[in-house]
Amino acid sequence: MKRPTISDVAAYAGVTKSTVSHALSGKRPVAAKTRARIDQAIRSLGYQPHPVAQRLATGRSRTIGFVYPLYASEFSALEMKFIAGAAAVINQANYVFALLTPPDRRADSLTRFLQSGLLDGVILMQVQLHDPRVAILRRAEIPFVLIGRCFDNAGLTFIDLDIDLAISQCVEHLVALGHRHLAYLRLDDPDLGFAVRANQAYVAACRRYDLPIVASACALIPESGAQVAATLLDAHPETTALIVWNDLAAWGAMQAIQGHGLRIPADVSLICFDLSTVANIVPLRPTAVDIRPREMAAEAARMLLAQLAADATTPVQVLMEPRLIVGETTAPPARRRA
Amino acid sequence: MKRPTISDVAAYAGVTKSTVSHALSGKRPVAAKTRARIDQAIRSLGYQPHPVAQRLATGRSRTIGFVYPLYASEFSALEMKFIAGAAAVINQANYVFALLTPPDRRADSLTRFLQSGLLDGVILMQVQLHDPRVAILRRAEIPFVLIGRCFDNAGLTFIDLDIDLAISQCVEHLVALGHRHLAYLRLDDPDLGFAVRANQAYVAACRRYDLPIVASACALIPESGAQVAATLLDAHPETTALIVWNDLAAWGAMQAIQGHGLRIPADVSLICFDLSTVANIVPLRPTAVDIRPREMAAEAARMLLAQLAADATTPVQVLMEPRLIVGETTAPPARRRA
DNA sequence: TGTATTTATCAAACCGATTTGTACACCTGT
DNA sequence: ACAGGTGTACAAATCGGTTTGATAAATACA
Repeated sequence: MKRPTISDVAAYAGVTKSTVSHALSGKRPVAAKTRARIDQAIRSLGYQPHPVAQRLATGRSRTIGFVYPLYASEFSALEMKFIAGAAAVINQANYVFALLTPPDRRADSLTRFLQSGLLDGVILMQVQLHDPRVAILRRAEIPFVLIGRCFDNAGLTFIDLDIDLAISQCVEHLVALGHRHLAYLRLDDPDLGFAVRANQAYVAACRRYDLPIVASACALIPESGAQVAATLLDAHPETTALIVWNDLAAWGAMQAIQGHGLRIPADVSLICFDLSTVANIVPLRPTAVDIRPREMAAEAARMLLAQLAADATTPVQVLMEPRLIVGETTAPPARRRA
Repeated sequence: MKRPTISDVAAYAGVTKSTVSHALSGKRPVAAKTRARIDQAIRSLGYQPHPVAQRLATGRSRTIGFVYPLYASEFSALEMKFIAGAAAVINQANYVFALLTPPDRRADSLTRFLQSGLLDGVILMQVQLHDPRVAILRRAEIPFVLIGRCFDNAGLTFIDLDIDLAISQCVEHLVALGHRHLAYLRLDDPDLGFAVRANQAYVAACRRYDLPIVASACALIPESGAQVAATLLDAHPETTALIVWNDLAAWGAMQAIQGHGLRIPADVSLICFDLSTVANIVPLRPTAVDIRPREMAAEAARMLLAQLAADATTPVQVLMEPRLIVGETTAPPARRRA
C-alpha cells in the first residue's frame, strides 16, 4: 500500500537505483532492452518519483513564491487577475505556485520564507520605489522578477506597464478630441512606483500640451471618487475631462458628474484605468487603459521560469505597452453653460 | 557562503547531529548546558533547518493545496476573498499555500498533484454534488476539506453556507414586508451543490408560504440579469420582489427594473447574494446575503490544519449561518399601477 | 556497596532520490 | 594478440535532516 520508490522499481527490473535514475533522466545511456524492463516495472508498480526527495537531491524545489501583500481593502478582481495569470503559467510548468500574503510591504515579513530555501524563485508585487525587499532577495541570491519597478533598476528583472506612455495616451486622446481642461484623480502613495510615475507623467504630459495642471489625490473607493470629482468640478467648472486612476473611484466620479447635472461624455469625458469592475457595470463602455494584469503576471512567470531554466540571471526588463480602449465615455467637448 | 547545516551546528557545539535535532525538537531530553551551547552555535552560524530535508525525513511537506478551478470568467473579487482568507491562515501557520488552478473541474487535472505526494492536505473549491475529485482525494488518503459539499457527505469534512437557511431568510424577509409575488433569478448549474440547493430551497420556501413559484435561470453577467429580469417583469407584472443569485446579474436586474419605469425599493424590492462588487457601486445599500467568503475559507484552512495537527480524520461538518444584511433595496410593496 | 533505573549523548540507519567514480564486457584497429 | 575505446551497469557518496537502538554516566534504591 506504500507508494513504490525507485528502489522498488530497480528491484523489479533487476537493476540498481542508479540505472533507473539514468533511464528516467536520460543523463547517461541505458541499453534499450534494460530501459524496456524499467519502463515495464514503472508501469506495473505505478511508480512516480517522489518530488521532495528529488528536491533534496537536486537542490531545487520547483516552487515559485508569489509575494502579494494584501491589505484589508485589496481583495478586488484586479488582484485576482494578477494571481490567476501567474498561477496558470506556473502550474502548467509543473511548478508549485506558492502564494505568500504578508500583511504589509515590509521586508522582514519576507525573510523567513526566503531563508527557508524553499523557493526557487520569487515574483514580487506592489514594488516600491525604494523597496527593502529587493535588497533581501538579492542577498538571498534567489532569482526574482518584479511586477512593477523600483527607482534604480540596474540589474533587476521586471515587467511593468509603461505608465508614462499610458498617461500620455490618455492626455493625447483627450487633446485630440479638443479638450483643454483636464483633471486627474490620482493615487497618492509616495512609495508605489506605479503611482508616483503616473503622477509625474501626468504633469509632464500637461506641460507638453501646455495645459493647466489640475490633479487631486483620491482613495480607491467610490465615495472618494465622488467627493474629489465634485470638489474639482466646483473649483474648476471649465473642466471637460477627467482621468481617474482607480476604477471604483471612477464610478464615484461618474455619479458626481451626473450629480452636477452634467452628461457623460457630452459635458464631461472620462477615462479610467483597468477594465475590471466598472467596465462590467456602467451602461456606457468606458474609455479605459487596459493594464492587462493577467498577461502581465503570466509574462512575469514566464520570465522567471526562463531564468530558472537558463540558470542565468541576465536582467530582462519589459515595459508593457498600454492599450487605450476608446469607449463611449469620451467625446469632443461641447460648449456648455458655464 | 553556503548555508549552514545541522552538521555544522553540531560540530560547532561539539555534539552530534542527533543531539542538535533533539534539542530542536524537544523529543528527547538535552542537558541545559548542552542546549545552551547548541543555541549559541545556531545563533552564530545563523542556522535554519532546511525545510526540504525536514520534509523528506518526516514525510510531511507543510504544504496545503488550494484547488480552485478558474474559468475564463471567474476572476472576480469573490474568488479573491476566498483565496486571501485561506492563504492568510495557512501562511500564518508556517505552511505553504499552494494555489492550484486547473482549467476545469475534472478529476484528472488533480491526480498529478495528489500523487506527487507534495501536499499534506487539500482544500477543494467548487464542489460538485457528485464530485470525482473527492473520490480521488479519498483514495490518495490525503486530508482534505471541502468548501461546499456533495450530495452524499458521509465521512467528509466540509464547510458550507447554510444555503437553505439563506434562501429562507430572504423569502421570510420579503414575506414579512408583505410581498406575495417574488421571483428568483437562479444559477443554473446542475453540478454545483451550491446552486442546486439554492434552487430547491427557493421552491421549498415558496411552498411553505404558499407563494407562486417564479424562477428563471440567469448567467453571471449584468446583461443576463437585465434580460431575464425584464422578461420576468413582463411575464409577471405583479412581481414586487426579486432575489438574484449573482451580484453582477443583480446589477443588470436593477437596470432592467428602472428601465421598466419602476423604482427600487418602492415598486420592486431586490435581494442579492454576496456584497462584493455591487455593494461598492450602487447608490443604495443593497439588502444582501453576506456569504462571508474570507471567513469561510479561513475556517476551512483552520479545520484542515487541526486535522493535520491531530493526525486524525474525524469528519467535521460546518454550516455557516448566513447573514441577511437588510439594506435599502427592500421595502414593503406599494400598490402600483398595474 | 552492588544493582536497577534514569539521563544524556552517540552512532548508524533511514527518507528517496541524484550524481560520480569505477569495473566489466565487448568491439575496434594495428 | 594486445592496447585503446566505447557502451553499459553497479556501488557508493551525497543532499540535510529525523529517528531509534545502544552506550556511558549519573542517580536511586535496597
